[in-house]
Amino acid sequence: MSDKNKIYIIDGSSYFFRAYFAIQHLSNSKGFPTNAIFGFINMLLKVLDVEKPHLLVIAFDTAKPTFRKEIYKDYKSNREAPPEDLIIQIPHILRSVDCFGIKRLEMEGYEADDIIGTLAKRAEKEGYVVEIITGDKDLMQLVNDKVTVYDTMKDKRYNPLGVKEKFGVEAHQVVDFLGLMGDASDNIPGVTGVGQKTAADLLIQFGSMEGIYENLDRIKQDKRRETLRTEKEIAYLSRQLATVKCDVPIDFKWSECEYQGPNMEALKAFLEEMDLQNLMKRFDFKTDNAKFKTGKYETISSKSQLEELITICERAEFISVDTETTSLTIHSAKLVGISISYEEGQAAYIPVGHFPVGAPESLDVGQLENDWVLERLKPLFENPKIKKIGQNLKYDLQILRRWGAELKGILGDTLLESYLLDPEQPHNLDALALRHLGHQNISFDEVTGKGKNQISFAEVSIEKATQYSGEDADVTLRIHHLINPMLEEAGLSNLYETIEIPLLEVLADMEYTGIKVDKASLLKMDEALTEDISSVEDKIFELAQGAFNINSPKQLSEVLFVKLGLPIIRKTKTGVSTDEGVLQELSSDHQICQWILKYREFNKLKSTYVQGLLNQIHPETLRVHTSYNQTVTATGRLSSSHPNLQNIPTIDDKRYDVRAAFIAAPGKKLLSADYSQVELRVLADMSEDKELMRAFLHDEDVHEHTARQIFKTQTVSSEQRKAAKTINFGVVYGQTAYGLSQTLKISPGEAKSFIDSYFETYSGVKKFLQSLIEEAKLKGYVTTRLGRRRFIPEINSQNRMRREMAERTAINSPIQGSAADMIKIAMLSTYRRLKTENLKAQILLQVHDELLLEVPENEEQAARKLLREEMEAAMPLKVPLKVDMGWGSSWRECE
DNA sequence: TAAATAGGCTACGTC
DNA sequence: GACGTAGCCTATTTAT
Repeated sequence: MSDKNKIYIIDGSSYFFRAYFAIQHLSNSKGFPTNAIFGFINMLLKVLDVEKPHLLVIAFDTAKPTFRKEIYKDYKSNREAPPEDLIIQIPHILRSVDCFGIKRLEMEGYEADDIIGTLAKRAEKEGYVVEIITGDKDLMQLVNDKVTVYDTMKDKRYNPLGVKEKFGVEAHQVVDFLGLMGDASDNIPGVTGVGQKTAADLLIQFGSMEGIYENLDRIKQDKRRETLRTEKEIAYLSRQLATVKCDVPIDFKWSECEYQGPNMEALKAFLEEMDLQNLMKRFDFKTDNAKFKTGKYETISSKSQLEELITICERAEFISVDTETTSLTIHSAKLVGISISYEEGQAAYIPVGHFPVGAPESLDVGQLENDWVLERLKPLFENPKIKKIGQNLKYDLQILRRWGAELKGILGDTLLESYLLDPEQPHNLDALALRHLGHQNISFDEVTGKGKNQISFAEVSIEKATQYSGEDADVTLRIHHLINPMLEEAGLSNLYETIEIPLLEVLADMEYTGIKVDKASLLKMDEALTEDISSVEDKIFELAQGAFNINSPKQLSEVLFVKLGLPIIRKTKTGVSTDEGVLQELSSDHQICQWILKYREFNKLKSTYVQGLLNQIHPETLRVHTSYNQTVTATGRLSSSHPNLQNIPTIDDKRYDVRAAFIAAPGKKLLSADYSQVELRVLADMSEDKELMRAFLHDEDVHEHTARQIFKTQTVSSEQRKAAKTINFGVVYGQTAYGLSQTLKISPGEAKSFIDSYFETYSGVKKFLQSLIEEAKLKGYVTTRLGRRRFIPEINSQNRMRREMAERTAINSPIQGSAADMIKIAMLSTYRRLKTENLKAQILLQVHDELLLEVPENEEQAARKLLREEMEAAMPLKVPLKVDMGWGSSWRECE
């Protein structure tokens, strides 16, 4: 038990709000949201474990309006009502407080802040010390010698000095400060043009609001002085609103808030009811685990230290590795340092590339020589028996490869672990530390600064870098210990160990190799496009009788709908829609529409693809190195960025065929292979629909088959086939009748009858899709063929739009995700066979259902055979898998 | 007060 | 249905 004279007062409302927004998409097996409850209890546990309070009380707002609303009708009127899924958690949050046996206070007509203020003042008078636990800056006004504020989320404490440091004013000036600057979130107006900086300056100079108004004439800036004068009433009103009331009539004795510990039975029942597995477990270990013990991080600056570190690593069960560099672009990054953790709370940082600020030619003292470190660490990194974990090892692997060491023996990656547990949560290390350890990591910005004063990591001092990097390695190790076992429980271990982890190395290779791009032909396209765009532009300005920025939807709609008086088809959130569909509808009214569409097409091509691609050609490798993100999609697909090579346009205009610019290196050719209608085949497999299976088993044209069935005809017109194709796709996407009517340009009624007739034909599909929705409702999530999960929290939403969206998601995710599982397996087996068969062919790109390989010309036959075999055998389905292949000097020639 | 940065929005490319 | 990027626009922060 800590200080008996210290009273802890928690600002409950502030915390559940923050918990709600900090943690997303957490819901239990019944689909009931638990994110705010979980976050709130985590905060409570942190306070209980770290502070061990003797006297503890927690205050909440009530839903009723307070006296502030009476003084100022607009108070908090800009606030949206709390989200529905937060509101339903509040009663449970209050219940959790009771289970913990913590005294709870709330009072109609007052905010939690006022209760806290009243208690704090009373406690102070009676000789207690007070710690207010809140994330709300308003309560800083209560800080003095006896009263401090503690923000557990940021892990910061504020005494009078801390307040001054944060705001630039003394604690007793905080109300004047808040009054002057106002508060956007509470709709407290404040004085116009006065922000944090100005408010602080004024108060430093004049002491208080009264001081300012007694000395108005001494303010030199005319504008500021006059606003202050005219807005005097507003200033005082704002201060009144921001002032915490310290005389709430509350009947309460300190003895009531002696903390005795939780009512274990009630708490256990509560956690069970809420299905908070994580907390149940944590609670059992609370004395060991819940508290984050600050780690000890050591800088390796001598040879003997490094030798000792290596010996420790060789004996460790596994080690956590993290590299620090100067860039996120692999081929431009220089290694700055490596941190290794071999045990929770311990880490070593080996600096090799630190230099003084602004002096990249020299090196900081206290660093071992780079080549020697490499020579010593290389055997460690390359020994597959010494197991490694990390956070996003795909990156470190490439960095170390460029440095001269191959990372072998990859055992785990917390990024991938977190992704599999719940793909839609944030997975960056800082978020994981907060979520799983309740610990706020040192942020990168804190170390390097931000904006234009940001320095390179190489310029960070070795001491700071040791703390930062050591923490990252340590925290990664701790998170791995905590969440790796959860994979097993969720039945995700197999997917994790046999697919995602080994795939990381394949992706690293693909990124590292990159693809050759024909710079000269892109430059030619750029020139031609510039000319084309300019002539289209002329035409548009002529028709519009004046120049404007065609790229501005705002200016464009002004021209279209005001100047030219065209009818408004659709509105967007902020204005009038001018998208492709709208312009097409309007094209019969005015010929400018065609030109604008042409302009958009050319401009997109030029800025996003031609120039975008040119900008990404690496000056040294002369190739384009995309990043494959393994943890961003909700379904299990990969995504590609910097640049995105998964949305390169397919040919329409030969002059502007960007795919023709993707070429093979001399002596090599490109080999492409894509699955034919994977998603429909996956659907056939999962639904076991007889009709759909038959189409594939007989190797029929599935779109034609569908057309024959739903239009009840033997001969299918090209329009009918096209419509059937759209419907086939629509089904996979869970598309609505409305959506289908839009893409097919038919009435919603017709679309509805198409869909009905589709499901009549494929009744097994209908049944299957319905079962997916049921599964989501029952379990709160849906799964792919390999057990990859996606939570569907809104499947039971009261809001129809959200619920229907959730239903479409529940349909699409297992289909899209299973196809993603499949191609990942194909990538792995292809990669392995290329290695074992000693072929030089390399996988370069993956575009969801397509793989693109760069193959020495003499390996063509071997590569074709191997690739087809591995792709077709990746996942045995109840229907055959079909792969189409292409071979050529450019990506286009492969089509 | 101007310049830089951040975030939202629209539009559009792919599978 | 699943993504990423470019460009515009507005709000906010920071530098001067």
